[in-house]
Amino acid sequence: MSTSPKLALYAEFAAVARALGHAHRLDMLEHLAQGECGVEALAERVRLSVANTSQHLQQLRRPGLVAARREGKFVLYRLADDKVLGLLAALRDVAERNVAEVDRIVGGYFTERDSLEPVSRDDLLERSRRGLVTVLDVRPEGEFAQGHLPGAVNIPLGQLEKRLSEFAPGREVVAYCRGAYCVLSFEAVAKLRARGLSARRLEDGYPEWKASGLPVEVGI
Amino acid sequence: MSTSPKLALYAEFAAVARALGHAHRLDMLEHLAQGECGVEALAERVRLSVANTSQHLQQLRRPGLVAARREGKFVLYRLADDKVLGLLAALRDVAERNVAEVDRIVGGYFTERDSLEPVSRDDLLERSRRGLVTVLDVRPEGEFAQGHLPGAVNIPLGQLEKRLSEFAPGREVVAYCRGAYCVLSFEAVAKLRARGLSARRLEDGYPEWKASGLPVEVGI
DNA sequence: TATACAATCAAGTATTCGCTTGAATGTTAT
DNA sequence: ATAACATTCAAGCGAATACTTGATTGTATA
Repeated sequence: MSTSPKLALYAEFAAVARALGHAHRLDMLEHLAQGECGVEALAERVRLSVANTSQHLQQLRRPGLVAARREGKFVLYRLADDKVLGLLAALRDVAERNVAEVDRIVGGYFTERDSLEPVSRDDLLERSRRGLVTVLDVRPEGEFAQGHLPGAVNIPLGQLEKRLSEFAPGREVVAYCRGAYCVLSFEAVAKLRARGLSARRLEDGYPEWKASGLPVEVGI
Repeated sequence: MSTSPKLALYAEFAAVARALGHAHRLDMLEHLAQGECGVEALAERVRLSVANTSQHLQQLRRPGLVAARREGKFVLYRLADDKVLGLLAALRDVAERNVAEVDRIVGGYFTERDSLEPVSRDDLLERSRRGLVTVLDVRPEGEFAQGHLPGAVNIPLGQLEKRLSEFAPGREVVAYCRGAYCVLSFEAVAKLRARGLSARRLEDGYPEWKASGLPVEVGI
């Protein structure tokens, strides 16, 4: 081996890191964390061309971040491992604390952070079991069907306005979506609050809930 | 904002990941995890030119992985945060499990993994407190002085051969160095075993020991 | 003030990356 | 078989990266 063994190993580690080094690929991982998904469907969700999506997927696949299986004429991709979620969480953790730019962006766009203080997973589980809150899943129907929080109601963000009557006036709503930086639940909470409802976000999304070993429901 | 807010955030996260996307930078982080260090000293340790090292350091600094302070005419760099160690651990975790190439390299070079089964931190702490093992730090003197395990003996790898007489024959030795993939402790254990001594490695290195809140000693 | 030294900057080159376009594989349905 | 469709491959172009070399900035000492 021409180069030192440690550097050869580190080159492999670096290849994993480089695969995470692009906003579109992080976006794709967020979507894949909801459940497996074909190339074309994923391309539509992340708004990239199919060929481009396919190439990004292969960059994620080579270092083992995602895995694929063939189902008929579709190739379904998924996260390779729950450890990948851990890696993404660690990345977010460092980036959140250290990157001044992130604060600026978060402060500017995801407004009213104080009044939107998120609900923790344990907190939600507790209050949901006692029937005190409505758990609202604002992801698209397909992602909901692949897995969701127990007892959650699925109202994709686009339908929320029309279906506001389904919410009991006094009852608190906790909304969640794909993850901590998925905009869906932010917007859902904003809409609900604008109508006078008491609404908050879950601290992060479905993938983290599932990865932490809490119960989930599939289907419906 | 022309691009979506989520993608803008993810672009920041990706910048952190990209900074980890080079073997030399991972190597530099491993060295900085031992304690703060000037540019020229670091350049010598990682065997890069000073200018190149400086440029890599700035790529680590921009996304907040390392921080710097001026001390006289030296600029001392350090890890920005203990969270950075967590991120590196998560990266290693994913790469170890998923990258076939790593297994091949590890299997080929870091031989006899079974017989070199590493010692856990808690295990070592327990047995070290009861005086049952010799704790051996094989890092260079300077790194040892910046912090080491309590009661550890510092014998840099290069001096190990000459100082074998210092080890009591029947007593087990636990060697550690910079981290899980630092070659120093592997080679130390191999040398000790070749002389008939009972020796094993600590599961990872000094930075992880310190980060997990266990006691450390400084100086000497 | 002048000199030495640590660190950074700037320019140049070879390589790699991100994306598009159009062709090639491979699988299912007719 | 042939057609339709999902996915991947291949070529090409502009942008970014890694490294070297030589000049520049900034701090401490003579």
